[in-house]
Amino acid sequence: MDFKPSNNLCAQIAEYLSTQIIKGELKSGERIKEAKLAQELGVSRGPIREALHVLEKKRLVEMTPRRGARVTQMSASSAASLYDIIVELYGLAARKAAENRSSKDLQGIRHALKRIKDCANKGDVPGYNDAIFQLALVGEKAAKNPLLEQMLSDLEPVTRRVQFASLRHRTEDLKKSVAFFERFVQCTEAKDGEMACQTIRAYTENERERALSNRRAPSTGDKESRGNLTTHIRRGKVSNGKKND
Amino acid sequence: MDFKPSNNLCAQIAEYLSTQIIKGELKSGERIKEAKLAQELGVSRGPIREALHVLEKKRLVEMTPRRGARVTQMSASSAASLYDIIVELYGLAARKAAENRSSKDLQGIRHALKRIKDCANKGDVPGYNDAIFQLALVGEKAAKNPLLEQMLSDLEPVTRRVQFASLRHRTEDLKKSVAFFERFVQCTEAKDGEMACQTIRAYTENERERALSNRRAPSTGDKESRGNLTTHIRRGKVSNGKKND
DNA sequence: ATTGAAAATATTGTCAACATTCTACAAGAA
DNA sequence: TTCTTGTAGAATGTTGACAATATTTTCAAT
Repeated sequence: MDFKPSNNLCAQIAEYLSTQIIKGELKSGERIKEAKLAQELGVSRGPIREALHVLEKKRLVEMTPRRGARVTQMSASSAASLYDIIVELYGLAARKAAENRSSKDLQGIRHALKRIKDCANKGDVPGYNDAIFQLALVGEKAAKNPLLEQMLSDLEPVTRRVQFASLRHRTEDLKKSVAFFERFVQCTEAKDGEMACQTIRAYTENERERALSNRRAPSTGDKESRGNLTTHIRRGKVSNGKKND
Repeated sequence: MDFKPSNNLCAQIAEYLSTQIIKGELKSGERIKEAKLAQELGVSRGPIREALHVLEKKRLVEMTPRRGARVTQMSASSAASLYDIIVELYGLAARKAAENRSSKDLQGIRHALKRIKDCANKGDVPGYNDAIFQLALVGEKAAKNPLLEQMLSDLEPVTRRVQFASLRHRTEDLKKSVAFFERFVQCTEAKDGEMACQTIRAYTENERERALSNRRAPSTGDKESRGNLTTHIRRGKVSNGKKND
């Protein structure tokens, strides 16, 4: 069961829907009906509602007042919009991280780099992606800017979604990316904020090109016929009472 | 009561609490109890809950799972964090606005500039501040980056809050700020994105210095009477000195 | 057949009550 | 005294029912 009803129902539902959207099992523009979801997951509509608000914060769904929630549209142009922003934000984070890192932060950063290298050598693409976000995480912490850390972590699901949509020829350029990260860590060791910023900006712009050039199916499901995919549910459904009592 | 329960209760409550927090009537770190608020406003806890989620998205409150909601801490360092970010983001928006503006956008931008000038001449400080956010709004629209537009508008309440906390000697430097905006509009007319970006970055860094040098009272979570709708004792029962930290 | 209004249905908004978990305070032992 | 521990109160998590509103369907009139 990919859905354990133990604690914090709302967060669990949000997490569950988040992965559904990132993996494309819930398509762009698809409507999310509270009652239906509630029944499928075996919970009430209250937690569903709050989960939808959480997903709205992370920009995976859009809610309009009396019309319910829809999965956010994910087109090439919205991917471009995203990269315009994270080029700036990751650049800022890199500069601040290099300038403000502690020695303990540096440890974590080096460890994350090692993990990235290992995955790159093994050709483990999913692990490689996770490792990148791990490096981002410790880097954001090192930057000592809580708001920036929050904003970037809120942006992570959307970024993952875009990456997932352009996840084809990945193995070929892993090595190139690793070079960027090695250079970033060198800058961080030397506390050279400006160079760290330029390095990460260059890396992100590189990613941007890759993401915009090869994309998966457009998945711009705007006017779906209502029959074929609204009723097609292969989610793990929780059915009847697994309540703790 | 200044609170009309007609439509979209959740949004109204969020708006109401938002202004309370921005104006400092709800203090940093102060706890927000759902039941109490619900009773004071004469609504149920459901809409309160959703409103709190909305405010969490705008980073005016922080919610921890079983511990409820608190007004976000607003210190000098968090103001610095905010400005680090909006220097980058407004800079990006300015560049994109200058590059991508339509002629209709330019009209709106000129109009907003005129309004700023008028308020500056009249010494109308609140109007001046609103006019600045109006210019920001049309600028963001002109930038043709919906995600950036959303992120900046989500950040607006926090920015207003920081500005309100450092709102003393305002009249003296209105003219200086106007010069920045005039130059920005010139860049936008000429579609010079790079110069527009530099101009707005310089302006925002200027604002940053001003905000960080003169700040109001720290207003760090003390228990006082907060405005007009506290002190409704329920059921005539009084008197146990409760100490909510 | 097309258009428009009105009924019927479906979906979100709101509420009050119950369940669960945290906090504070007091009583007892080392 | 000081630390632990148990109990009472308070606050949040969750639920199902009801109300308000949007959407679809029905059906008569042109």
